[in-house]
Order: sequence, then C-alpha cells, then structure tokens
Amino acid sequence: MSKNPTIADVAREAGVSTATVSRTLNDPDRVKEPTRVAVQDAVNKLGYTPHFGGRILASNRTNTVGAVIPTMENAVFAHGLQTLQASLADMGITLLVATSSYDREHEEHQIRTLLARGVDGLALIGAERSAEIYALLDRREVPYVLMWTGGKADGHFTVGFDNDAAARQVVDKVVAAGHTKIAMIAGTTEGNDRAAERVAGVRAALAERGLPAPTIVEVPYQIEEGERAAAAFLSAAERPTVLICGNDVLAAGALRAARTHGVNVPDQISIVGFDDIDLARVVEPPLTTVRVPHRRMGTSAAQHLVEWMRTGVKPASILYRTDFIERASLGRPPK
Amino acid sequence: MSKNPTIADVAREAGVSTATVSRTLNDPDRVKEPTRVAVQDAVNKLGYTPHFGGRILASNRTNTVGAVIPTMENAVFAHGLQTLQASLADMGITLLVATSSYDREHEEHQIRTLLARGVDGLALIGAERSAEIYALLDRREVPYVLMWTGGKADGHFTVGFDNDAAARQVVDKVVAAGHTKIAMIAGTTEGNDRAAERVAGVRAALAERGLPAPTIVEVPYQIEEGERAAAAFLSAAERPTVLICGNDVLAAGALRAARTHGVNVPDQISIVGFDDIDLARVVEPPLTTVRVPHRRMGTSAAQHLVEWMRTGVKPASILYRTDFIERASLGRPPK
DNA sequence: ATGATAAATGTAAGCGCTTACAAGAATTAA
DNA sequence: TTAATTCTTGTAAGCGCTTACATTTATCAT
Repeated sequence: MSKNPTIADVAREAGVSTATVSRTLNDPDRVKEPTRVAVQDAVNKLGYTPHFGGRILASNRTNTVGAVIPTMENAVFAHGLQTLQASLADMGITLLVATSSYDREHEEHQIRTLLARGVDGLALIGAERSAEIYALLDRREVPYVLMWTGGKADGHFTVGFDNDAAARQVVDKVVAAGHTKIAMIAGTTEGNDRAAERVAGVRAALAERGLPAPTIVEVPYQIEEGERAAAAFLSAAERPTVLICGNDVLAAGALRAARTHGVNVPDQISIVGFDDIDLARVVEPPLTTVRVPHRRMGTSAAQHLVEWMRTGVKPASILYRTDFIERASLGRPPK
Repeated sequence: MSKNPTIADVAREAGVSTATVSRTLNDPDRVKEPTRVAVQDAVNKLGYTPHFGGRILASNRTNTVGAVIPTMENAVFAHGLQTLQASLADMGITLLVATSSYDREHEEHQIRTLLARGVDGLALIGAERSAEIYALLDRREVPYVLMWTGGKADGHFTVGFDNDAAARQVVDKVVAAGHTKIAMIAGTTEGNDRAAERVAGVRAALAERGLPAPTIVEVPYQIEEGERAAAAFLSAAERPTVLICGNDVLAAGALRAARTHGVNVPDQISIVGFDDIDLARVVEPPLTTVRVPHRRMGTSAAQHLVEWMRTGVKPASILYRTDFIERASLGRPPK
C-alpha cells in the first residue's frame, strides 16, 4: 500500500463526505468545529496531502507564477527574482523560473512552456517581443507584468523605470562634470530594449546639447567584454575622457582595463556604470552609477500581478524613478 | 468561446480519437505519418496546448523539479541555479525555486510546499536538516540531490565537494606563506553545515600543526558584516596577519575595511576568500580564494537527478575537488 | 409546537488527459 | 489465397479533486 492516501480515504476515515474534506481544507469556516477536527485528525493520521494534479484539474488554478529573466548571473536580476519569489511565497504562490540568455526566440519558447504548465501569471523582463506572444497571452487571459521597463510599453502592465530618461540623466551629470569626449560601452541591444533605450537616451541627450555623437560599442554584458572594449578605447588615438557603461558589470571590466593600462580613474578617465549592484561599491574606485529599484520592482510586481490574477482587473503601470549615485569613478576630465 | 480547446476538440477536428491525439503528442513514432500530420494540423489550427492538470492527473508525473537554495543574492547560488535550470530545461523539465534565507524551518516549509506541488525531484543545498524531512522524502519516494556538500552525508545522493578539506587546504597555504597569527571571519554556522565545515576544517588543520587556536567570529554572509568584522580585527591590540574568510563576499568586505583603515593588502595583512565568484577577480587586490565547481555541480546534479527520476535507481554521489587560487591578496606576513 | 429560514453536509458530475485493452487494418509467410 | 502476425487506431475507464445542487439538521420567530 505504497499508494498515497486520497481525499476519499480521508473522508472514509473521518466518516464524512469528500466534499466536507475538501471544504475543511480550503475553507475551514464553512465546516463545524467537531467535523473539522475529525477531518484534521484523519488527515494527520493518514499523512494526507492533496494531489496537485487533481486539484488544478478541478479548480483550474495552479497558484503558480512563471518568470523568464535573461540570466541569473547578473546580480540585478538575481536580486529582483529573489524579492519576487519571496513576495509571491508570502501570498502562497510559487515561482517557476526560466532563463532566456537574452535570446528572443528562446524566451518565447520558455513563455510557451510556462503557459503549458498552467501558470496563473507571468513576470517578464522588458517589453520587446513578438506580437504573437502578446496575442497568445491575451487569448489565454493570463495576467502578466513587464518589469525593468516603463512608459513606452503602452497597453501592458509594467513595473519599472525609464531607461531612456535614466541614460539622459547620466549624460547631464557627465556633461556637467565638464566632459565632451564621451564614449559608451553598451550592452547588446539586439533583442534587449532596455539596453537599446539606454543607448538612445545617451545619443539623444548629447544631440540635444549639440555635442558630437559619441562612439558607441555594443558588447555582451560580461566583465571581460567590458574590459576588452575599454582597453580599445584607452589605447585609441583620441582617448575619450569618460566611458559610460551599459551596466555595472561592464563598468567593472572597464575599471580593470584602466588598471592594467596604468590609467588612473578618475584622474585620467572617468567611468560610469548602471544598476548599482553590490559590485559598484566594492571596486576601487567605487562606481558612479544609476540606482535601479530592483527590490521594489520585485515586491510591487508580485503584489499587483497577484491582484490582477485574483480580481481580473489589470492594474495601472508603475514607474519608479532612478537615482544617480555619485561615487569616485566620475571626476572632471583631464586637461 | 474563450474556452481553451481540449484534446477532444483536436480529435474531432482531425477525425481521430483522443487516444491518437495523445499518442501523436507524446510518442509520435507510434502513429502513422498521415494521421500524425492531420493531428498536427488540427493542433496548430486550434492553437491547442495540453492541459497541465489533466496531464499530471492522468500520468502522475509533473516533469518539474524543485530547488530550495539559501538565497539568490549570493552569486554562487545564482550561478549554480542557472546551470541547474538550463540543464533541466534541456531535458524538458522546469524548475520551481524557493529560498530559505538560511533558515532551517523556513527551508522545511518550502520543501513541503514543493512536494505538495508534486515535484518529481528536489535539489537542496547542504545535508543538515531534520530526520522527519528525510523520512518524508523517503516515504514519498521523491528523488533528491544534496548539493554543495560531500562525503559526510551518508546514504544521501550528494553532488558537491568537501568543505572541510578545502578549508584545511587554505590553512596549508596560509601557513606555508609563513602566517601564524590567523583569524577567521566565518559565515553563520547555525543551520549551515557548509559554513560549519569550513570552520571545522580551519580549526582542525591548525590544531594538527600545533598552532594556536584561531580567533573566529561568525557573521551573516554580507559585505557590510565582513567589513565590520574585519575592522574589529584591524584595530585589535594583537592584529592577525591573515584573515581567512568564509566566502568571497565577506572577504570583499574585509578588503574594504582594510582600505578605509589604510592597511595595505597583502603587505600588512593578507585576506583569503572562498568560492571564487566574479567578484574575487574584480576587487583590488584580486582575492586569493578557493574555486568551487558551481557550474559543474549544477549540470551534474541535474543530470543524475533526472536519471534517478527516470530509472528509479539512486545514483552514486559525486565529489568534486576544489582548487586553491592564488592571487594578490595573500602574501607573506609583515615582520 | 410549527413552519420558515439558515447552516452544515452529502451527492454526483465533471475537469482534460493517459493508457490498458479491444478491434480493425495492413503486412507477411505459407 | 489464407492464416498468422504485426501495426494502427479506437473505446472507455479512471486519475483526485472541486463545486453546483440537493438534502438534512439546526436555529429562530411566531
């Protein structure tokens, strides 16, 4: 008798019907004290746990939310995911995770897989994906939240910030510090609207000021890539006075390149990051960067997504502001 | 007609029975070419996706694995989780994640929740948990793998390394460099057998050499905690010549403390970390540390866990070796 | 007490899928 | 051609649970 006990076993043991057992478990108030106790005893005695499959087949809810993030290797997503998971757990919901490796097709595949698993809701990063996917989500009436993005994604429920505006703010500060020879080490923009918006923000802000268009290179978000790209800039004929990096990881790589090239930061070149992960405060000099509210995005995405799941009403999008954090890696340009 | 199509709809559309549809989807070889095509067409036309609940109710398998890790905030777990997830995805399995925040009870609760969700397998960190939980896993016959631990956990399927031995190795090297005044900033050992083993390894190795017992402080695995603990050591009357840290995060904090105290690393004090996360190569000076095979643990745990799930045969445990990575943060003691 | 109303419990019909078994079609050997 | 064998496909019985509806029991006003 290795078979797990079913609700019928419990009902028999407690001398009640299966409906009463179900009610005792899901909505105890609707059951009288003595009955409830009898059922609880039977449950304990038999070591009964409800069968997940039976439950969702009958109720058509899984109490599961799926998340697709680019990668857990970037601390900023790991942290966001962590708070998302914790907040959901508080509401009795578990999180299915999948990663896309910044690949659009792969992401869509993951979304489909999660849908097939019957997730009640989805958390996604960014807004840029095929119309089919959005159509699918619509048709299935699956609540979803787009994180790390704001404003641009009309019609969707987003919880994020304005990457473009944040990038402009970076330019403001960099220009205010006296820089005119500006270069950018951006993350790959293909299939990554956040990276693209950061590039666009930098471009636009410089153009509006009538400053020369910056040299921009795009690389994958990895330390070594940042290091390599920065090395190229450092040994270029016309060395820029500041490197605006697409995120802190790239900035950390740039910092390393500066060190190996014997170039002092910020005296000879300034470096600015984005995200404000722990790393930013650990490197030497500490990174000037943009603080992104990743934890608040996690909690609030969880809360409102669940609200949508429970009420059926799509919540209003939330736009957080970002803060420019000045640390030692940004200084005045050398003259 | 917002209702999703069912297997019966597909069967009707394709002019076959539901059994044939099921077979086409799960085991295409058992169905003739033309029938298969007809079913596929019907599936596409109707946009059918199998209902998860129905499927698991009937087959009693969820193709889901659950993982409970302490936190995603530590890169080393985030990376391990990432590879675990990717490997499982390759095998058509999705990952449910939960975090324990290094809390035993919380972890057990998460395990129970995952079991209730019908996971087919579990990946857990460390071996130290209540007998009841192990009894429960046994009774349910749920395959599970214990990661980040090795040797000590008899009877369980583990994929990991020997924390104790790795810690001894650190002592070897530190002593070889000439240090005798050794202190340790350990992670909290309560409910964390990995941290405890690292402490035990350091203690034992020193005792065997007849060296004085080290001063050991325990703090949560956070940069600020490492910084604070290191600050205390730095301004102590009898300053140690080397700080052995429970992980790289604590070591990074210690490095920061040294900088603010104007203490040169490694000339005036040496610092050693553990885990070899990216951080270790980014800080200045780069950290001497112990490299832990987190990616290989992820892939191999996934592979063998699935093997166990599919064959019902518990695999043999796997013990990886760790490498001591010498970088600039470890030098000879000042005289 | 009596009937009317409310609360507690039971009955039973699915939810969508897989799969053992049965039946029919195609292939092969004689 | 026929019987034996192998492939394909269909039939239908659950899998364990929730929930609409029916029934019984308790509560209350009269």
